[in-house]
Amino acid sequence: MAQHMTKSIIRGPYKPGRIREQSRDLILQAAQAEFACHGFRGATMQHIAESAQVPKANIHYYFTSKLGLYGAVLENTLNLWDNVFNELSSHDEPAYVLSRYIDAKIDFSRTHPTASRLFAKEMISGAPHLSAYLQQDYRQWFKQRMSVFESWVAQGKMDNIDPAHVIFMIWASTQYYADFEPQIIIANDTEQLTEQAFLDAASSIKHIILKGCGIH
Amino acid sequence: MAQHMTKSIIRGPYKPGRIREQSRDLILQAAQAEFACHGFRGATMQHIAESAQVPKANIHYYFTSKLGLYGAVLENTLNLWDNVFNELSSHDEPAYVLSRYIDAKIDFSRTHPTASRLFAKEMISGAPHLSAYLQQDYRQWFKQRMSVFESWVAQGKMDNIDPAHVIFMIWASTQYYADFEPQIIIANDTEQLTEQAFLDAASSIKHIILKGCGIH
DNA sequence: TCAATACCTGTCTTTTTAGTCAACTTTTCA
DNA sequence: TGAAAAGTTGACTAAAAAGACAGGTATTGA
Repeated sequence: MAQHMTKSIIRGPYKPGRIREQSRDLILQAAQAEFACHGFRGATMQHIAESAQVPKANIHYYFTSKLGLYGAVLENTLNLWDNVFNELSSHDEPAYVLSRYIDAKIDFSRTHPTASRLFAKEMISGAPHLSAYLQQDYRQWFKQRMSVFESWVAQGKMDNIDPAHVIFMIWASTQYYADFEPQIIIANDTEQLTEQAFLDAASSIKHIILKGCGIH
Repeated sequence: MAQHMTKSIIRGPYKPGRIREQSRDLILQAAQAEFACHGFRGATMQHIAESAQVPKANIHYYFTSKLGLYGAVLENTLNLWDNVFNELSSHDEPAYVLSRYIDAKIDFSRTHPTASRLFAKEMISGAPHLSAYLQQDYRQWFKQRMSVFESWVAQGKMDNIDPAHVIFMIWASTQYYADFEPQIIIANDTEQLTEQAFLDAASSIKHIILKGCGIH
């Protein structure tokens, strides 16, 4: 009784499934880090369990298998991705749209480096668990952006460059600061990347992309 | 000690160490592909053996352990890297130097995709086996290039941009075509990337980087 | 309070893995 | 040629891995 009251004060009344959500989230977090660092095959359930500070059997209570857990981690991360980038959809000025997009991408690299690394690892492995996503949402998103770029070219708002390469350059450049962190840290002669370092990176990338594409 | 291959440049009679070299190379090749695809932990000696079509015990005859094999693969790949990029050292015209460098990098992505992926995987994992290289050769190379860029800025040959970000952009953009191949293939609506696709990519990257940096 | 349900976990089994080893074949060179 | 060295490999071991499961505890609403 007393225990129940105490918990109510802190967390509000217990709802079935609330513990479920918390535990799942805790495990998903640890799993994301492990998968991002070691890939699907290299990750071990034991390490994930230790990292999340739960018994290994507890993971199997919430997730059917290692593959199931990996799928949940990917799905979780894809949703995160969508939530961050869906807003930047329509605007007429390429300078504004691309600037905001580059800023958002760099900020994502800073605040969600493991998410970025997880996808990078999956891609480098040939994306065996992302074919559905790549064939659906990604393909659609990509085609839409392509047509936006093409309209900018038609309106003389930017140079006549294959939009695909521009998009790849933006992705590559921004994700690099999350995926290749060790390389950047050593080049910068520092212990870790500061927020200012990310802002400087965004600034340089924006300068080169905008000017390089002839966008004013 | 390793001085016995002087006579047998052409097929000739058996010389001690020739079989060794061939077998080692065969295994290293298979190991590079496996490590690039699955990372150090995710790779298995059994898969490497099957891929190289030798018994697993044969690998352990030539390499002390999985870690030893991985080290040999990394070393092998680093040498390849150096051989390809050492030539592009000194020239006064940034347009020429950067153009040739971007071309070489893209060509490396096309001809040695697994080498690129191997390093990407290692970096994303935090580069635990590359600290020596990063602290030595890489650091030195990087500082030299930085000073070249700085002299270009001082001479008014390019915009005043932090050279580090320019180098990162070039690396990121060029390596992307090896590391993120699945994404690019789906965006391009093709089965595989042609040489022309790589040439187009190089062309776009050169346009954006040179113009974006104010290099004429 | 009291079932019913949700949640937790120590222990076990089976499979996979890196690495060993001794017996074997091939190549070399004196 | 023939003995020594180099190369090869099937069969083994020990450790680590994923996953199953039964017997627990905690939380719930009625």
